Amino acid sequence: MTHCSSFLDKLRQRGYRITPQREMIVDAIAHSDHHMTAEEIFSTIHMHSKALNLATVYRTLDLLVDVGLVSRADLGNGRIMYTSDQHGLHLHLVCRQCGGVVGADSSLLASIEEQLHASYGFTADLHHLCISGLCKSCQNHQKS
Amino acid sequence: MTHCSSFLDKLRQRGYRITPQREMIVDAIAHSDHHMTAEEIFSTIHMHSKALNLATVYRTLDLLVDVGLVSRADLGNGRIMYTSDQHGLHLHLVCRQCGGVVGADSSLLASIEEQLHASYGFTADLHHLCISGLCKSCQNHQKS
DNA sequence: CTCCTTGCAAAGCCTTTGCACGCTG
DNA sequence: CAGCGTGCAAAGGCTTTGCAAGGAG
Repeated sequence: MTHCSSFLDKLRQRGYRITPQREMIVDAIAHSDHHMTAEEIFSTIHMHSKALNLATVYRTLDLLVDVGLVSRADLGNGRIMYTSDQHGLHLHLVCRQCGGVVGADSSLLASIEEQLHASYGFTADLHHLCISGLCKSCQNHQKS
Repeated sequence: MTHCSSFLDKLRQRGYRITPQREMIVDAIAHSDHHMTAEEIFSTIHMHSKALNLATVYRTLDLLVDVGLVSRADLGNGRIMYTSDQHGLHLHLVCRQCGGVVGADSSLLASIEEQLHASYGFTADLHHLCISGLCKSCQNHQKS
């Protein structure tokens, strides 16, 4: 059920070489259902294999983004996260206080996408839209 | 017509001191109708006054954001931009290719804001939502 | 066998911070 | 006159890059 193999195939098709490092990185991303930072991907893999360098993670991630297999989402605060692009639209609610990230129903986005295209000719990349704000629990804490 | 004076009043009210540097920075932001990076604010001011340091711009910007006069928008790519918060909701379309920023009608956002609050108890901070994608002209160029 | 990839370490970039001096209120 | 705010320079965090060695095709 993993998209790993299709990921690797796509890389091969484009003429990229399949190395153990790339396999591990693709594996880590494809099997994760949530966003991960480069650092997280690195340490996840590093737990069971030392044959990997952070710089390689960054390079591979750039490559995967270029090829269109992975999308990069900047949550602000310099936190850059990556996810497999196979999940369709995602809406992420990022709490400006606790930093937490909540996934939200992305159906809201469909209409926006259309309207932006119609009105501005702008093709929005809504695979991983991030909206900042205050999450439920942080609001409650503030009421004190 | 400038909000400069009201900005400065608000700072005074909160017990902050009004220095020439703060005046210049407030002035620069209040008179600009678009987003600016700290660097841009700095160099704009630096053209006619050398009495300003980048670190001070950052500190003042932080202060203005805290007080709620200015909002910070992270466009991704590490580009952090600031604007006077007196303009209501803003929607910014950031082109991932040319880096251009187009302002868009923010009426689209109202419904989203409500729905997020209703469904997730999440109070979205939509003063400066940034959506990344491909702008009209970059799409045309790609068709080649 | 070629040359794409990797690891390592250093460099870069933007932002933040420590400290002593200066200026606001 | 007290203490906040500034400039300067150094530190910080994350990401990128140069280079030689190594592995994929």
